[in-house]
Amino acid sequence: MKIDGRFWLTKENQSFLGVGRIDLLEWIDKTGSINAAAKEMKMSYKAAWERINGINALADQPLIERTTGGKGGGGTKLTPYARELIATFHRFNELHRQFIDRFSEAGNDPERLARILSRTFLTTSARNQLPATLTSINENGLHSTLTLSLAGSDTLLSTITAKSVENMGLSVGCDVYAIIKSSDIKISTSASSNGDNSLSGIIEGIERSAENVEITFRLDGGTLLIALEKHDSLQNFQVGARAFALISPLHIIIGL
Amino acid sequence: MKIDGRFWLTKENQSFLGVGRIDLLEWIDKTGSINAAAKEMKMSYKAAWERINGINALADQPLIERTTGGKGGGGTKLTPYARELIATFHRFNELHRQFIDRFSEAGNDPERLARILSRTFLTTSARNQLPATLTSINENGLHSTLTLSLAGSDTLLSTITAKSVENMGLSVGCDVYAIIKSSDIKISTSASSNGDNSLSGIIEGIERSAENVEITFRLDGGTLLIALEKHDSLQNFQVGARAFALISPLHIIIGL
DNA sequence: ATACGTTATATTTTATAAGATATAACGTAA
DNA sequence: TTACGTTATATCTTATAAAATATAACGTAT
Repeated sequence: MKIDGRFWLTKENQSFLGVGRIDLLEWIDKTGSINAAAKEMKMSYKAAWERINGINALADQPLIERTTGGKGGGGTKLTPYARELIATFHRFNELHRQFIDRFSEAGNDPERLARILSRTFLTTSARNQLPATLTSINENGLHSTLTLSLAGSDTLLSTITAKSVENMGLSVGCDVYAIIKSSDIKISTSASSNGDNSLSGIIEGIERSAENVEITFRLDGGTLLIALEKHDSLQNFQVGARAFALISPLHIIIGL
Repeated sequence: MKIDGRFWLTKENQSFLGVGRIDLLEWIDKTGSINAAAKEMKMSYKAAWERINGINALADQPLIERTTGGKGGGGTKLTPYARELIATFHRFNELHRQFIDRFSEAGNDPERLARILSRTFLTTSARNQLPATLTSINENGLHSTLTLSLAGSDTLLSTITAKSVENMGLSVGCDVYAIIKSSDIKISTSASSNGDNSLSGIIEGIERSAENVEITFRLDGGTLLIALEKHDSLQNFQVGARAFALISPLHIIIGL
């Protein structure tokens, strides 16, 4: 006994984009014509045309551009908006599939079911959640040190327990998030000498309160960091100045 | 534009239990007959019978008991297995609905969508992810200090940025997770004096490697912590000894 | 001007699903 | 024995969806 599921987009209570129509749009993109796409999907031209027309009637922005006549008789092209829609649909689909799969695994166990939902949408208080790619793993006793590649050429070291690496099934090439509390990032004019990550960039903004200072910091690679420091630790920074963001590898959590 | 979705149980690649059939089973349970249930659902007896028969043919255990003749002509009853199946279906359905709804929140806003996607199925490398209830919020400039109530009577202070409190929509009474890296937990024989959280408990396990020690620590309230320390910082602990877990409020991330 | 291969549309045919109707078997109670 | 209201099943009708077919409009290349 397995679980299967589907989802679709609706507009004014009418379904207008499901997996079938997305398939059709993709074939149109590949072949350049409704006719050819219909043949690929082994449906009649009329059926394909009716689906496409239905989508177009409901969409608030045009999804396709149709031309008749001309060399080759004309054709149909997707708009950028349609391609965007297809991409997000696929991402939804992937997540939905994972969600359904987890149901199947959990079976009837109420505790596992509760855990599924609680971990399905985890929002953290960490202000920095940076997309990164895992480029190397060095195991060292109970610890493992990961090398992360951020946007641009910025790299980051993170030290987490070897068991976490195992639990999460991390391997080189994984897309992960580097999760860092803003209070664990120090801004300094000089690079680190004790093995902490030192990322060079430019101070983009400073916000002061009675005791603390919040600094918006743009890495050379383009990634944006938010650091929160105690007032007295501030070395008279100003907006636009070059500096380093210092982060201990021990304070970088990996999200998958 | 909204998102809608459904799921169903399959067996041998045939759908055999969806929301419609579950409805039908429930009506049979209420009325005691297929005939009456069909009338309630405004379908023909034949249609109802075919659905019921299809379910019964695929199920590995009988879902219904049918009797013909007798006072009132007979009737149909659900087996306990069927009632169990209905209950789990409803639990799944509730979770599935929540999943779909979360995405619907994003609507057409690509940025919100990206945020939701990035926090869907986020698993972290943090070994400690403790369920807690938020009992107070004290704002202090750019920072806010949260009081968290763990299982038993253990409490925990966490300092995060006020903007995070706002972003996450945190309020007193929220169920949250306290996310703590194992390397941010120190085990000590004496309580803290500098404002760190001091949680008393018992050492349940010690695992040593060349440089580090992993300590499994059970709080008096029952919560289990995992701490990873450098070898030399160990104060000759042994399993079963009472001790304190020291955690800086700055190193506790809140998960929602 | 003609050919081409599309889009666009209408009409007819076919296939499938749904509904309506009829009826047998059943076993208890009156 | 008869009446009852159900399950169980077959047959026919209707409604709906899908497929097949036919044809017009279109605009460029030859």
